Amino acid sequence: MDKLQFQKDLIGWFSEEKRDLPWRRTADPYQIWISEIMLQQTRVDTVIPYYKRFIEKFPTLNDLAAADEEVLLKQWEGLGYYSRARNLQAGVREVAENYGGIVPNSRKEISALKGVGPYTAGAVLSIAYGIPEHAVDGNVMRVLSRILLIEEDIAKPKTRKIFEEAVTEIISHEDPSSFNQGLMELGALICTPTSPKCLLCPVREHCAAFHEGKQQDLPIKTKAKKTKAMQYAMLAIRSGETVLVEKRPESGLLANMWQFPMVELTEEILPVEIEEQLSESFRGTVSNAEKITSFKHVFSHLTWNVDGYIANGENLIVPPHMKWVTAEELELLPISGPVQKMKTVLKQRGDV
DNA sequence: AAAACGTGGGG
DNA sequence: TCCCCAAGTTT
Repeated sequence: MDKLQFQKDLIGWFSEEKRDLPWRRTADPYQIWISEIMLQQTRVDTVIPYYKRFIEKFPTLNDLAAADEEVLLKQWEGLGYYSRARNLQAGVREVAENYGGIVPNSRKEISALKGVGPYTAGAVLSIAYGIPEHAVDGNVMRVLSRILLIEEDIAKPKTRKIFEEAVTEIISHEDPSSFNQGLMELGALICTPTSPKCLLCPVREHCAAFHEGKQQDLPIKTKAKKTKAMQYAMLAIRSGETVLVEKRPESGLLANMWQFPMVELTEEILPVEIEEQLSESFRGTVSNAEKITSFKHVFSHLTWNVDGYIANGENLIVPPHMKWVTAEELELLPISGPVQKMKTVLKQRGDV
């Protein structure tokens, strides 16, 4: 293909048609970094309000470095993949301590930061610093699989390398930022997963798949297997004006997020035995358990089927990862989707 | 290499 | 309802 003409057509289209997004109004490497982390596996429309609030709350790298993790997670609440937030803060703190607050501008250094993988490294380097580094995400693999007629399975980890080498070969050294963003913008607006808008495509003359009518057959991507289901009882245990909450472990699913105490429902633990089970584990009395809701929550790799209960707690000895909170204190704790569902029911009923 | 890791929108 | 997806990284 005509590399220079491709660059010109892509960048020309991008400069005319690019969306006006909040992170495109800044040149601050820190703020661009924030946007790239938030955009991982997450839609632009979802990210926009989070990004705006986040930048208001933590305008500079040092603001985020100094933030309390619980406050940070509260800002991230609802965005998902919460380890992104904690890794981001760890990375920001590394920059504050080891680089004088200046985001490093080499792939080797920036890739060593927590939460910064090959895509994010290239994105920040090219967009914030104008360095011609590849930034290969799902969009780029889809777009280039069509343009270059690459039939490798993009679901395979090793395939990404092929696309990184392709980008390295064709990237504009004059405007690497617009080139990389142009590929992604093209994937988002024109070269979409289903029914690509080839007649509106600024680079269709360069597209091998379009010439062969194969754009609908690319990219090749094997599909994931289905998720497994778990059953839980979620309990809002009340005492006076407070309710019992627990902090999840510092690793794994929903790490460090708060929730109402949960019990996995197995064959052995039937719902009727929950009061007894809890009373014993707390060495106190959990009574009057009443099921008030039932819902399903689907994660990326598993499903929770939750029965929500209210109950009374008396003389409970609670472990260190639990605490009693008022309604006001509850509002400050970062909680996940399923806990949010329970909390909404409780508020509707006037229980909290 | 494969699985873990959230959420909400759209076909 | 179900499935796929959306600017990936970590283990």
